[in-house]
Parts: sequence; C-alpha cells; structure tokens
Amino acid sequence: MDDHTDQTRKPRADAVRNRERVLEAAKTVFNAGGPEASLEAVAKRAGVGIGTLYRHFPTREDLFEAVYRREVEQLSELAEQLKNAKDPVDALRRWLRSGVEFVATKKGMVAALALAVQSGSELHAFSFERLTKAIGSLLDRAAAAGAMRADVSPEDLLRAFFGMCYMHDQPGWQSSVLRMLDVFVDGLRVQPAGKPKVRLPKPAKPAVKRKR
Amino acid sequence: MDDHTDQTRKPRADAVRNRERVLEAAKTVFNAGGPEASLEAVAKRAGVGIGTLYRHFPTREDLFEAVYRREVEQLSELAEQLKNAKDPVDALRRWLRSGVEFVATKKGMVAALALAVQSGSELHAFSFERLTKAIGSLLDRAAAAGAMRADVSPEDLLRAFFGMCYMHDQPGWQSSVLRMLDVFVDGLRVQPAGKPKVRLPKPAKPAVKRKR
DNA sequence: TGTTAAACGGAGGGTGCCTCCGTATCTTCG
DNA sequence: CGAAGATACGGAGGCACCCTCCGTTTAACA
Repeated sequence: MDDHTDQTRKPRADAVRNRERVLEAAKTVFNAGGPEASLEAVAKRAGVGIGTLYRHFPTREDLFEAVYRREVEQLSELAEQLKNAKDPVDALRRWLRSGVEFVATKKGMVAALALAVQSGSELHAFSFERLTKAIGSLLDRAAAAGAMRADVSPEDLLRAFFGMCYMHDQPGWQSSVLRMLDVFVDGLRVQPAGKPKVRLPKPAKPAVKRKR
Repeated sequence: MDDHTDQTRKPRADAVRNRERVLEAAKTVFNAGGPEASLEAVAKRAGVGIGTLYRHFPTREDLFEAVYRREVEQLSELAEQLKNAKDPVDALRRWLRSGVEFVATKKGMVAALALAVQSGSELHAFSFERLTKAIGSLLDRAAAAGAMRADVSPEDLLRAFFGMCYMHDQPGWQSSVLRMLDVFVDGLRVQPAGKPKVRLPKPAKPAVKRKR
C-alpha cells in the first residue's frame, strides 16, 4: 500500500502539540503587547525553545497570519452576510465598524491588517485575498446599486481603514476612528448634485472640543 | 536681563558643530531609511560617538522633531497662506496633498507626523501644536463658511491623514492616498439637503450589531 | 525493539539601544 | 598666555532581541 514514493507518515505528536502551544502563546502575547512583542517571549510562554518557534513559523508574519486567521475569516464571513442588507452603503459602514471592534480587542490584529495591505506583492495570500474579496463584494454591490462611486478599489479601502486603525494606542482612538470612518463612507457615496456649495444654516455641534 | 545670578557661558564651539553634524546626518539617514533607521548609523555618518548623539537628542523623537521642524513649519505656513483661498474646502484638499508630497520625498517625515499625532498627551509640543493649529484654522474657516461639517477635530483629521500615509512603502501608495483623501474631503463637505446626513449629537448610527 | 527521519532546544553571532564615566577640549579669568 | 574648571566627547559594556545552525532527543514504523 505504502510505497516509498508516498510519504504519508503520521505527523509527530510533539510537533502538533508544540505548534498549538506556540499559537496559543502568541495569541496572548500579541493581543496584549501588540505586533512588536518579542518572539522569544512567545517561545518562553509556550514552553518551547526559540528554534521550535522558528521552525513552525519561519517569519513573524507567518505567525501573525496563523494567529489571526480565524479573525480574518470572521470578518470575511460578516461581509458575506452583509451582502443581504438593504442598504449597501450601510452594510459597508457596519463592516468597517466591526473591523474597529476587532482591533480594539486584539491589539495584534493590526499586524494582520498590515500584512494584508502590504502583501499586495506575492506572499501571504490568505489574509490579503480574504479581506480584499470581502471588501470587494461590498463595494461592488454598492457601486452596482449606484449608491457609491466605483473608482475606489478594495485595496484602497483596506489601506485607508488600516491606516486609521494604526494609531490605536492613544486615549480616544476608537471614537476618533469611528468618526473618521463615517466621514469616509459619506465621501464614498455618490454625490447627489454636481458639486454645489450647499450651505447649512447652523453648523453641527462638534463632537470634540479643540484643546489648547 | 538675566545678569546677576545666572551667568550664561558661551556654548562650546564643538558642541554646536556636532549638533549640526548630527542633524545633517540624521536628515539623510531618515529620509532614505525611514524612521526605523539605526541611530548608530546616524552617529557614524555624522562622525561623532553614539554618546554625543544621545546627549544632544536624548530620545529618537527629539531627533525627529529637530530634523523635521523645518518641514512642519513649512506645512504650517502653507496653511496660513491657504486661509486666503476662495474655496475653503479646496484649501484643505490642497494642504493635504502637500502633506503627501512631503511624505513622498522624505520617508522620515511620517515619523514627525506620528509624533504629532501620538503626543496628544503632553510632551513634544512643537509639531503637535503647529500642525494642529494649521489644520484647525483650515477646518474652522470651512466650518464657519458652512461648507464643511464641524464635528471633526484637527486631531481626528491629522490622525486620518497620517494613517493613510503610513503605508508608504508599497508600489502605488501615493495615488492611492490621494484618491482616498479626495474621498475623505468629499465626506467632510456638508451634505446637500437630499439626505440629512449630518449627525448632530451622536457620531454613530443606531442599528449596529452589539459586541458579542 | 531497533532504525531512522523528524523535531527539539539553545548556544552563538549579529545588530541595535542606551548609560556611564574616564579623557579631551573649550571658555574664562587672573 | 596659561591654569582651572566647566563642558562635551567617545566608545566600551550591559541588555534585549533577531535568527541560524547543529548536536541531541524522540516519536513513528517495521
């Protein structure tokens, strides 16, 4: 049955176990300390040698991808569900908000996003593809419905989104990002009239006071 | 003025000279290699010891601030000039584009922006204050003219702008950022009467899925 | 149980950060 | 000018992290 060209040997139990341990440790460490956290700290927490970590995940990016695969999939699936929403613009808005939620909880998530944005080139197909497709489907639907401009690529949007989330260390980042995303989505909507300088009698109340 | 107890001695010539050398070297190194570049490389290029570098600029941020002070001032002055433009929205747009230009030329400039955004707290007053005021004046004018929503703070805008510029390593980043900024500015404009999109008290639309 | 390939772990070489302090140099003043 | 004292210089050294390499261990299979 098994001739020697068929190399189906059962994977070693310790290897499987260690891989899992590293993933678990990395999740904890990255979520707490962000994407810059020490890999040696991860190895230590996992109770394995640094060599083992590197064997399983040759680059830091590989580790990010593995750790946040599930989250990326969730975002992707959410996009799928939102395709059925009534208002396609609102669907996009909701999707972006969920993204912010993720970043808020999991500090390492920005790394996965960075990865997705950066890897326009070749490697790291997974996150990039999933997220690009997720956004793309939302954008396409909105554009097809004539509700949104069609000259913005999923990559563009992903970049803008990621960029806004990138500074997630400061005091009020989350509400700021949400505000900016609202502005952004408004900008994405197809403008009703040409470009009239419409004036509103009373300006809206500022959400944030100017300081100093 | 300060004649009696405080006798100020003339600053040593070598100190002045070295400071200048470090600045010059840092400019070159940061512009080429980005904000992560090695400080020891800067010291070597300046022909001084690492200790000298640290004495003049105790933190990396101090060095950024000194190196990009001029650029920040330029951006600030540009905002001053643009205050006289006819269309305040367009003025903002132009200002942002100039910012992109800066980042494109000087890779280290993003560091100065990061600094400006991050330091919402206390330290590093210079860049933060200058840029905040620059944007603030443009925003205020546009809002006063009723052309733009007033619920966006200069800090918000600075953050969004910086975020978009942050990924400035990829192939098409520049055009992508310009595109996104256009979208963004469109979103900032007060929306025509068709849909009352200007939210008054709350930045959020109601029906968003609650966090799990 | 023996053979063997796969996996382990950590030492080690490299880089960068930052501090500390003995030495060199500049300014001031007699 | 020359000494004295203040000021600045430089780089060694301790630390943390990165990543590779290879001798040793261990699990799978017969």
